[in-house]
Amino acid sequence: MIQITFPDGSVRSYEAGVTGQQIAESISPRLAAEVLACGVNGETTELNRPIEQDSTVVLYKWDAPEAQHAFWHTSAHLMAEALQELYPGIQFGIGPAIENGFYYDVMPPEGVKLSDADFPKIEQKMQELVAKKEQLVRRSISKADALKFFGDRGQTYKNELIADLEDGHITTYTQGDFTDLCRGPHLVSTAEIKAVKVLSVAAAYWRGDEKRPMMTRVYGISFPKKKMLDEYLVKLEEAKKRDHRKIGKEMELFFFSEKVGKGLPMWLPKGTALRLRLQDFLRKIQKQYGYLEVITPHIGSKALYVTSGHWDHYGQDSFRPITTPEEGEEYLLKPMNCPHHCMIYANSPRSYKDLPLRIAEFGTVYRYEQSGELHGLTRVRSFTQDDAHIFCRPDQVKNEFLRVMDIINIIFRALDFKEYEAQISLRDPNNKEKYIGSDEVWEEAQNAIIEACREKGLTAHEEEGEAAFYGPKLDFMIKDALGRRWQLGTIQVDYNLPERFQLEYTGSDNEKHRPVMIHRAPFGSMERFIAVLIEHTAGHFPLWLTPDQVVVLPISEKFNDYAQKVATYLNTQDVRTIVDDRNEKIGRKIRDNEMKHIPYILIVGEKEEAEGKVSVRRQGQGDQGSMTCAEFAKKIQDEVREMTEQF
RNA sequence: GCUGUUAUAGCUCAGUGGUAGAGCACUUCCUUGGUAAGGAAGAGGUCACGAGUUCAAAUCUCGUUAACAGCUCCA
Repeated sequence: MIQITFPDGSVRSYEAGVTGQQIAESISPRLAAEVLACGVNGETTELNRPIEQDSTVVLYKWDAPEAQHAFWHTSAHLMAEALQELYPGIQFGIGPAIENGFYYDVMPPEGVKLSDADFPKIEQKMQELVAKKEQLVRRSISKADALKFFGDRGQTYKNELIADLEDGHITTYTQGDFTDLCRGPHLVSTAEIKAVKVLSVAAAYWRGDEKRPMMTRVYGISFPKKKMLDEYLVKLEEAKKRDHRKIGKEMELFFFSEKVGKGLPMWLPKGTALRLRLQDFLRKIQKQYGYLEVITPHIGSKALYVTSGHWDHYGQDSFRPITTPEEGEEYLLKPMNCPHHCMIYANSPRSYKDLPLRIAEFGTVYRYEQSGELHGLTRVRSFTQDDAHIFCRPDQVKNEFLRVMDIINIIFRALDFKEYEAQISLRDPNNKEKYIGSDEVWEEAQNAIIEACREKGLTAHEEEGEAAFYGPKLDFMIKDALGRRWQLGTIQVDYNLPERFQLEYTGSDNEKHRPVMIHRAPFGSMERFIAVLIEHTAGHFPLWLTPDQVVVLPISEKFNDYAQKVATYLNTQDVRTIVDDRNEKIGRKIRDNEMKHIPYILIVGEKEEAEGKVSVRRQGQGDQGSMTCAEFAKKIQDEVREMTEQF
């Protein structure tokens, strides 16, 4: 007998060799039906793997990420099996589960090209295979046998993978006629996969290397229930409607012009108003937090960037220098604000008493992003960072870090960003020579970040090797409507630039010391931040951010006086009103593009005037019923307060 | 940058070699004052750009540009 410990701490005895499935059956028939995978001593495995020793066991149902991972991984194998039957001779690369679904990289046989038109065929074949209820059989296999097995089947990519694996740790999974090199874990049987959809094909370099062959990546998603697939597809459609590129066009916030140049956004009046309000919001906070705002030129001499080191690193792959009538004179569009800010620091002698010195600027920068990388407002070639550089003593790093985290927290709270991820990027401990600075300062800086996160109760995952060469950093990521991750806020500790620019301050010991520099941008860039903000709010911004917040709409000019009274009343609450005095087309007016993204429309007429109320329509949420002006004012005040309470 | 897809009216899109189209939006008029109403008339296009094939090209071919998806990048 062995002892099995469950997550709640309870312990049960089972025969040695019991499987996860049997354990589930012993608990309840329903659990047995729903369980998809199990975790044994922290490792996810198949439900039919015998457990021989005392263990802690977790049973995973669909809602567990572990179960979804196994489910989609098995679905990837299923799709591969289908592709193998449909296209004999097809070669397989890798086929993992991803955040939403799975993909398989394949090399179709000569002359075959996969396209949307093939998806139904593939889906149908997968369903046929599911109907066979094939079991996935796990086998350990020696390296030599594996090479022979896959070699015989012409799977050269698989063999390349095997070549990198350690003998004795190679396993395969087989269902039906399909065998794949795989570590698992998997479902016990493909029969669980009740609904599949092949979503798209795209090209991907073999092993992510642009010098290697281009493979066809087939994306798909699957679910244990048909209904779940339908819901997912609806959700995907909804997400597309929130795309900031679509809403930005509809609301006339910004646009791109082929003639101006790609990746160069043009901000229209409404978008500019929105952006300025965000900037003012941050300005107020920064004032409280002791930042000093500066303005620096959009270009700087090449020598500046030679000193900063950016010329060596990126000069050749970026916008080329601007020349002048003067022989040999060269300027660069600024790709970042740091060097300019370093020069501001160096402009006068600094004492330890002056530190920390916090230099802030809404600085527009220009970066030559690869053309294929440009994406709406989230990746552009000209953007404005809400940048600041804090020059401080080494012992002030942690405290300054905490203060920046406060600012980011205020912003995220005010804008209702709840689902962000934080990542601490550390240096690769096995590759220290890639980084600038001594072991001590790195240790100190990394620990300062980790401690600061702990102190703030921020759960951040640590990534080794992700640090910038000049220092560790903390990044905040938010997902867009389609689940793509974008880095917004960032805080970076830098030992490199103060060194290169020979920055110093006089310490209490009357000696010269080198300050530490902290780069930080809570929004990241105005462009990217607004893009994500649009997708999170679907264009229904918090009232304090939008210039056109409330429209009072009398249904005829008979009610103009009353509408004006309402407008005047609400004006005292600092909301702008528009009174429509045209005796026509009320319905049209409301669905007018101009009104489409105005959060509140107040309709007033006979009934409302008699009762002293307004009929409130919340854009995107429909009729809110009628209420008095005071009630409405309170409603929007509450909304505004909720957004800004932290500030 | 790579692979693929796409480019037709302000927007969304149809149009497989023979006179440039629809819905919405726009203008004028009629009808209707109540939460995306109906009718009539009208205006609006170098079919992204440049070459080629053809009696004839929005349509076929090539090139360029831009956008989209993914990859690779991201100071």
